[in-house]
Amino acid sequence: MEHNSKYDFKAIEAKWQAYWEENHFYKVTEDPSRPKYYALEMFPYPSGNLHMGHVRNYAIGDVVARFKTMNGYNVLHPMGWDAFGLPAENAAIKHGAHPAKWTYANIDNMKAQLKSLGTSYDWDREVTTCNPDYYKFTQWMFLKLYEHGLAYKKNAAVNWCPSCQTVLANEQVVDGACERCDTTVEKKQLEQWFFKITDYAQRLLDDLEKLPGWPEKVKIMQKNWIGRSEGCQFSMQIEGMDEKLTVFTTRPDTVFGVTFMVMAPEHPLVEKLVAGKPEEKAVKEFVSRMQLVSEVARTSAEAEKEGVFTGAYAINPMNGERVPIWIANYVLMDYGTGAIMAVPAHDQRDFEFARKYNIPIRVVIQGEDTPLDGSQLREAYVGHGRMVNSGSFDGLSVEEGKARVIAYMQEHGIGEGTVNYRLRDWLISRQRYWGAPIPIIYCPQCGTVPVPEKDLPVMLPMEVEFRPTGESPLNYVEEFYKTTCPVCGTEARRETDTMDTFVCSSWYFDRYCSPHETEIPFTREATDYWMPVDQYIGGVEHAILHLMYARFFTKFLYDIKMLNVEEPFTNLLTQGMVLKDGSKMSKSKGNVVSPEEIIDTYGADTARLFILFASPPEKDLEWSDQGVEGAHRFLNRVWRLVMETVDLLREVNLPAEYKELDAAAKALRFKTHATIKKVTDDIETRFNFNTAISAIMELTNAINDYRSQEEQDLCVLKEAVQTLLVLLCPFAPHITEELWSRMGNQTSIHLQSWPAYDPEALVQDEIEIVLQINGKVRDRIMVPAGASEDELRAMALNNSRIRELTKDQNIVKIIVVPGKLLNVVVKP
RNA sequence: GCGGCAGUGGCGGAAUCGGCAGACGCGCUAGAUUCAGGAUCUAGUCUGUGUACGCAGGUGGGGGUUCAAGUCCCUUCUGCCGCACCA
Repeated sequence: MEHNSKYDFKAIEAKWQAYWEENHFYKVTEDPSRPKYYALEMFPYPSGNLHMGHVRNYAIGDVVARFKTMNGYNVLHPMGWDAFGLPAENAAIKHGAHPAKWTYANIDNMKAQLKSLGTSYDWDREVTTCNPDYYKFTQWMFLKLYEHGLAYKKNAAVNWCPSCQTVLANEQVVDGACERCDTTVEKKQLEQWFFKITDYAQRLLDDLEKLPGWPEKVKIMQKNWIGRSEGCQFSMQIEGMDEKLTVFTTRPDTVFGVTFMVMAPEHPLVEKLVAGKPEEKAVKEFVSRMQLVSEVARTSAEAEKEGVFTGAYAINPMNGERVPIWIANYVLMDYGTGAIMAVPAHDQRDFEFARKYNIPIRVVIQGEDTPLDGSQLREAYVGHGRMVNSGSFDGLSVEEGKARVIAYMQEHGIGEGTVNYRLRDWLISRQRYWGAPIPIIYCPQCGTVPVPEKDLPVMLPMEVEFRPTGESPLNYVEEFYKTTCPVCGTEARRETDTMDTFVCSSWYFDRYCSPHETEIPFTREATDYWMPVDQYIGGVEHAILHLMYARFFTKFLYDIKMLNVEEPFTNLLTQGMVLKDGSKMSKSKGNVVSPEEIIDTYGADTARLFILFASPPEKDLEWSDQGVEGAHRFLNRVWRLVMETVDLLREVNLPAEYKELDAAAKALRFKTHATIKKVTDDIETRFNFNTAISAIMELTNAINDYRSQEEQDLCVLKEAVQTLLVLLCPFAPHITEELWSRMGNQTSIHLQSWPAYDPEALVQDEIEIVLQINGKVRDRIMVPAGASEDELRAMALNNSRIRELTKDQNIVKIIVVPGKLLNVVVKP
């Protein structure tokens, strides 16, 4: 018995972490002779401390990385920091510490925590987005987008968070509130920078097809967010004016059913339309009232539809009819053209509005059954049918009608078929300090001038005052904004807005490939070798924002020949949340369990093992203190098992072949190799770490059972114990390393090859066959493994229980499932 | 409203291709060890019934297909997530 037989996880974990670090164990370089594998977990925002969600994310990633390494892959497994962002600045306002100081202190702390988890990162490739050597290239990305017409500035109604004092992207507005602080978002008219992600809408949609390794759920969310709809856009002459009203519709087949038009209150034509009319006052009142109502309240589906008549009329180009133009709350300015043709008979919203304001309802699509009557309708008819009251188009089906009306409009110059997307351009300006400055200079002579590449980075100044003014603090730093025009040398002013932090995280996975480049963001050589990411792991909350932006950047970089991949992430695993008492861990709920405490009390191996064992990775996980203790108990059992056998097995050499084993030894070998097969399959094809671990537990139990045998085959026992450690080492890297070395092994267990199962060991002499009558289990028999169907049949019919239970019955047929069961079908 | 996911013991979960429901772990019960507690070990643990071999029922509810259904089909209920007046 070893002298020190207690499982001292603290000493063991510290020892091996130091060993791995000193020996640069996880450093990786490009090696064309081996297949590469890029395992990536979403990098964290350095908020100060790791939480359980991080632990789960990084434990999953670490198992994948270690498993792939043992399987012979050259594995890139990097880590970094999404380090720009509002919390640092808010902390600065609150506590007076500079955002940089706050951020870097947090990084130090969290890095130590990540190391204490036993993660296998190549820290030489660490990336920190707030470092000038990184954001230099975030700015470079901006310049490239600008150069290709994909970064532009426009005055737009934008989402403004009054609490964060900055604008937000559409994707950052949740239920009309700021996703960060929950404050109701306001609309503000501002000059802002945008990235033209809409140019990529169709490709972002189409290429989802090329991602079989992504969860269906995420793809559907992206698809909905892109929101493609086909239809047509056409113009209507406004009566008595030299103006046209353009509308978008997906139902051109119902154009003969138009009985009114509706414009959004913000529509630029509204003022002109009503000028001098008796309705002017009422319209203006309505418009200003709508401005006061929050966007959510106004556009929620439950909101009562309301509007006013403008006094103006448009001419329906299809039939020359005069149609009144209304303004209503239910039409949105930022979708389509901000105006619609209203067909109350065949659109529920138009229907409700028409009922309320007594506008006629005209049926132009007739369903199969009873004829529809506009005045009798209870709701809009949106089903299939044939066109009626539509002149020469009568009789066409909805589908034919759409095509024919569009064709007609195109022939007569009225309009054309178009595709509309819900996706808007990505607003990237932020009126805050702690972000990458937008590399643009405004010159009174030359106008908007991009900063020349050689002048990058545009450095964030360190001396800044933080006050919540609603303007970028950079506005008050003269030495920052005062500059000269790079074209003509005139005194000029820098852009003082910074970039959305999602810009930084849209390309960091490329940077990991060659993180030390100073003149270019990354080399083609490195990205050609490493990209795409083979397995990306992170929370589902990034399903739209980050994952869509990263796809957009990758496609752009592909187009400008910086990358040779069009999609950044081949496989995506969206992990579930970590819950406690049924809800997400949060400070406000007071149900937070600190990873540091768990690691301190039980060790990192226990923490990792529990979190991977409690639930499959994509599902939510309920935290259980007792479950943690269970995981710890298991590791103690493994510890004792190895320590109690280590002396016995030290001098045992494993044979090349196993012959003449007794039944118990054969059974243990079977279990050993069946476990290899099961664990390999669970990790490789399903990421079901929970069942992989339970299989390892079963093997542990089987080894302990075997040890109670009087006669033990030490070779078989040693093989089983070694296999147990090797299979367990990706999950619990420290204890397995320690026990492996105590068994007398000179090299790290993490340098072992992943074991292959021996098919010979899985061959059984006898197997159990279940005997059923009418699908109910009646008996089990042991039969020779090679028994034929006829032999099985004979044995079954000869079985005493089967004979007994079928003696007064007619046997209708017998179903044999080889290797599993036999079912005797009987009738009385 | 639309879209997606899920519903299995006291709990977390397993059952991968239609073939033994409840693996593994937690909890609980009894016993061993112990002054005691803790730790550890052994046995048991879906429900009903029976001394027992067993028998019957059982995967949210109802119906169906099949020799055989947690798994497939129809229908319905509940919970969670996403989107939501997108013309």
